[in-house]
Amino acid sequence: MNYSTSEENYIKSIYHLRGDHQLVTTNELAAELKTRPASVTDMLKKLKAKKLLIYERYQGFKLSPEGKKVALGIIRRHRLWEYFLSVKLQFSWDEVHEVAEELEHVTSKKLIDKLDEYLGFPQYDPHGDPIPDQQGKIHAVKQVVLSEWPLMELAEVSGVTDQRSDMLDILKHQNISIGTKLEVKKRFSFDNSVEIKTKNSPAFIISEQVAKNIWVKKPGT
Amino acid sequence: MNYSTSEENYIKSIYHLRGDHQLVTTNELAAELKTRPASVTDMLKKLKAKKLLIYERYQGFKLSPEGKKVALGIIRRHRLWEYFLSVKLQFSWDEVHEVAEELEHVTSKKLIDKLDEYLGFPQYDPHGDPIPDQQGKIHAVKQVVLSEWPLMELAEVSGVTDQRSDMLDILKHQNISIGTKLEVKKRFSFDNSVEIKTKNSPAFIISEQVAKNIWVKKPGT
DNA sequence: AAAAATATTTAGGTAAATCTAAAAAAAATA
DNA sequence: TATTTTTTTTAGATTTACCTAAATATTTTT
Ligand SMILES: [Mn+2]
Ligand SMILES: [Mn+2]
Ligand SMILES: [Mn+2]
Ligand SMILES: [Mn+2]
Repeated sequence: MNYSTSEENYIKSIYHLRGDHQLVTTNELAAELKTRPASVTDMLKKLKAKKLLIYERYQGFKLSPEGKKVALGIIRRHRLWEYFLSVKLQFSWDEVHEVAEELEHVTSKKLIDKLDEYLGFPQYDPHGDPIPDQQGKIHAVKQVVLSEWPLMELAEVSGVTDQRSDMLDILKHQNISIGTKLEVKKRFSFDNSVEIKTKNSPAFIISEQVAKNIWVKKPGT
Repeated sequence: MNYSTSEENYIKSIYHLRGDHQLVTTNELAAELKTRPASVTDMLKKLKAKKLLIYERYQGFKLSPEGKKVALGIIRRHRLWEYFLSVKLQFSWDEVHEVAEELEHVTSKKLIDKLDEYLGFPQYDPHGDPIPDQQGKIHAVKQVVLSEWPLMELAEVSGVTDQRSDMLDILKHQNISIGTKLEVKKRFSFDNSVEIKTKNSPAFIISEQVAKNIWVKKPGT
């Protein structure tokens, strides 16, 4: 019922590599964890003995249902702390992960559920990744800022970070709102502005600042 | 510059036993840490090698100046987290310590200084123990709730937890304010009410609820 | 289907933090 | 002061999480 920091890091990495569907390989996990394949094999045996892993030697491995539950618990803690650091302590987007990597291993259930409540049950961490609930269920779907969405792939607008009126002004002017489907036609490296095309209007350009404030996701998800 | 959880727990316990003044004994520290004397001796050698400890075998030991600095850093983290748990997450008085025991080992300086700022630079943890500042300096002095102050020992009122007007009403009525010196004459086990005596007034009784809301300290400190 | 290349596991070791049992030093007592 | 008791240290194991080097299994290439 209680796992070491090291065990938790292995479980989390396995989940991040393949969820609980396909098989993961020893070398792959060793690379992910910056450790050696022999060390991975050692840990695989231990996690299998604890029934967190489905594993036969030389055959690859994946999380058991129990292992997946544990993984989602760790991810819940990680992402709640990232949200806390970002929203309450004003950490920037790229500083939160490292600290959350440590905080996630403090396992008090009460701590995490109270933190969740205190934060207002946030749906997404600062990188747009969904936060699992108490039961480990993920309701939302990963979202990405428009400035990082790949070219020529249909996206659906799912949120806006900065909701001050001058930001919403721009969106209104360009007829963008939650649910709008669009494609990024071109990204200009000079100023990182992007050319956007929606269904019923000619293509237009928005600045990087604006593109960074718009969350998008795969349509329909 | 970076110490393991185990090393940190040893350092903190040494500080709690004797500050950095008198010598601590091996058995004493083993009892405090619920470990064996042999394990303590092993760790003493390691901490001495790291110059955190002044120690000659069979002679007892105490923290070096560097060791004291490290101890105060850990205590700062511990007490700030206790304050956070109590004030922000609504943990009760007696639940905070156990969780803080884990959180204290997350050592990001930025995390702790931002947390301190976010909390409004609190002076005391939920048990009345003073919180060291960024430099490890302790400005305040330990305070205790009046309901736990020993009988017949002079106390000075240093604060009030619940500051709603009906509470302040009582204090005004009994002529108690910050700085008032008083003694607890008797504690009635039936309802934990306490008989109080101040300088220029006859003794009077206050309820446990009120006594729990009044912080006191050694006069003059 | 061999041979070669690659991936994985096993064998054997190390460092940290713990333990028990035995030895040695210090303190208390007779 | 000699003996006994208590405290502390040393010696030698154990567990966890790593490692390197060698062995073995699997996959790819010829
Ligand atoms: Mn992260
Ligand atoms: Mn981690
Ligand atoms: Mn505490
Ligand atoms: Mn601790």
